[in-house]
Amino acid sequence: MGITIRDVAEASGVSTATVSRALRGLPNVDERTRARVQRIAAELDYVISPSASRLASGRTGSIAVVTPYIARWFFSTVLSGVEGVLHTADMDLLLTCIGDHSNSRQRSPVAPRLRRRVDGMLIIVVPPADPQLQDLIALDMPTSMIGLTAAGVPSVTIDDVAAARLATQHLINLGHTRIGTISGSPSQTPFTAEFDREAGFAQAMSEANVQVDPMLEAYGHFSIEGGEAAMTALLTQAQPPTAVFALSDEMAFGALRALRAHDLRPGKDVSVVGVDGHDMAEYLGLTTVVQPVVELGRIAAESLLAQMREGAAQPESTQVATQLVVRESTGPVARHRSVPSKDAR
Amino acid sequence: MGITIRDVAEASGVSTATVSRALRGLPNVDERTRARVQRIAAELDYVISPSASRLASGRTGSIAVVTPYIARWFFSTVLSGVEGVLHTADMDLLLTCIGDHSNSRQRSPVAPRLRRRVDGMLIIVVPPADPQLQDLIALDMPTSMIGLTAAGVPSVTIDDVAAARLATQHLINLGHTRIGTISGSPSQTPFTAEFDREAGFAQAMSEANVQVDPMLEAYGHFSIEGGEAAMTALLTQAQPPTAVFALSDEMAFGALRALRAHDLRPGKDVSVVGVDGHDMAEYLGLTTVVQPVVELGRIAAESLLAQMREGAAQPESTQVATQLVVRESTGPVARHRSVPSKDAR
DNA sequence: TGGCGCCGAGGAATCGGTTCACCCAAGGGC
DNA sequence: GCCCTTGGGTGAACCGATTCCTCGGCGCCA
Repeated sequence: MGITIRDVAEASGVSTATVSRALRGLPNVDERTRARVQRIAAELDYVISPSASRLASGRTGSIAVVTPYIARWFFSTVLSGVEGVLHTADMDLLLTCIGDHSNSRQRSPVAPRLRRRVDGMLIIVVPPADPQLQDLIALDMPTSMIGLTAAGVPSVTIDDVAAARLATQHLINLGHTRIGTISGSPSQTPFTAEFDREAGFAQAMSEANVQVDPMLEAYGHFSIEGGEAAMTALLTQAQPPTAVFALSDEMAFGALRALRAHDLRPGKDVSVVGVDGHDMAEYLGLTTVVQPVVELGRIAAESLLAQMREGAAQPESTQVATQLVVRESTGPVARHRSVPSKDAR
Repeated sequence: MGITIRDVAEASGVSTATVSRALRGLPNVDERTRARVQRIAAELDYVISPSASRLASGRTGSIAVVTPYIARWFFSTVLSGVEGVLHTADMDLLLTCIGDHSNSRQRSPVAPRLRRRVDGMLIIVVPPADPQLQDLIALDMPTSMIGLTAAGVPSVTIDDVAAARLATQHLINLGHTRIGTISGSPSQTPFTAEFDREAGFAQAMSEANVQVDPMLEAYGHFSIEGGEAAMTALLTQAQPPTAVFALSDEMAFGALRALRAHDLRPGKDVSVVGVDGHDMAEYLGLTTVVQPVVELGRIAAESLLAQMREGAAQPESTQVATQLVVRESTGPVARHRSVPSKDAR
């Protein structure tokens, strides 16, 4: 039913080989011939059959994006950066969700689904301990990772250590000495980002000769509710912190909410700083270390395409810069210890 | 280099036709033969070539998702519902962003990119006036739409009129009579949802014999900043509203922020209700009409698959129920007119 | 003037499944 | 005992490009 390359060839009086070359801009075609073929193809409303083209050429013209979450802010924002690049490169974007630990058992594993189906893949912050990650890498196709690293695989990340130092130093500069942290989870399959951000915090503290109080470590599981619970726990300490470094903005949001619930003013009674540059951070007045998330996706996609073009290019990894954005949630350490001033409101 | 169906056929001593049928679960294969073929295919680590299969069968096994935005909450949430269904159905999900009005010119139009490439398509709230929408529908393939309707195309939506009535009646029940609205944009390519929500508001108002004051209509362009500006405009009226119906949660967020900036307490001095059930609504204490967004995507995907299975099935459209969730942002009309009480804080 | 290289182009062999038409043997109905 | 059906299975013709090899002709250089 569809118009094939043969129809175009007959209509323009050349062979299919020439049509193929003409339409794809390959050399060895007379420009007049090319123009004629293009015109006739357009007139016939000819659309190439991707399946046939893929079968014959061995290239699929598609890239898989593998991610544990789709709806979460960070992931969908990265994805939008990726999509932009792949769209202009005329590549198909195959979206596959690897599933987090809660639902991954019902889901069929993604690696087998990708074989022979895509030319390359982009992996967004899958936890390094996820067994599926090894299977993906074992596919041994052009790959680029975002927000995680693995030996021999090019990646684009932020310098999480530096980001955490930036946030911590900001608090220290404001005069805080009792600084708490809200990190992800005690030990359960941490992302590399989590590990690095904790390290950055520790570095900044020790460099400034500020004591790290193990009582001021809480865990928020990278969610708003978790952050809220963690902050609440910190506030019930005998010696509560005057400032808190949350390893993600979402946990920082929860912390802000806990403060409000205790009638404490962010940036006055207790300072809170996050990392991410979440959309809502500005809205909530959260001081945070902003990472260029769309850019992350864009760069990774570009790098993947370059890798595929140049064949076995050197696996180059990129680190992009972050930036501290100061808002109302941080301020100088309060004169009097953070005792809830019930009359303040 | 790869194992082909021929290798499997030889190794198991049957024809490729039998291998094909055996592996795909088709009838006319002895169960013992089938088991043997399956075992040998697994041993050889045989993976079917999608391109060849597609070329031969004419089916692509993939579905395109067309959306104007990827990173926005509503869209990514719908997408996650869609992905779940397609993943279990073993369908490839091709993500294509149609681009909003700002960047669509640089982007190549999506309809031609989809021809011969997918078996069906899911369209997420593209504005009905978008010229690309017509091209997509003209592709004339199995389609299911989410959050928008078109003649002859099955869709899944919420009853936007009912949702708006729910929100409005809630405000009226609380005793409010000066009720403002924050809608999208005066006239620029409105979504059907926008139109319907406005209609629902008008209906509820007239049924309750509450006067609609044209001075209390503001426009927030479906963004937080827009909502904030709109609310600010409403507050500067000679007779500001005591309650506001925002057509989306994001605009309601902006409204809440504007209230705080004016030292007004949401739910006390001015009530705000939204529509959507955004993730952050609970966090911000926003009363809203919740729509089951993940479910929307799930249902649309299921319906598309059913449509493709049963061939030319009746184009059935679904409407899913919404639910009012009351939180702190709405309350009974204040005794005294909403004069900012500067000493309140 | 002969030979060499290059350009434009065609022929045909793939690529790896799917599926249609056909075939054979065994079982069942009469 | 014969014919018909049915289940299991084969052979080969597709599906619609890509690409390698070949080939004629022309211009250029020696």
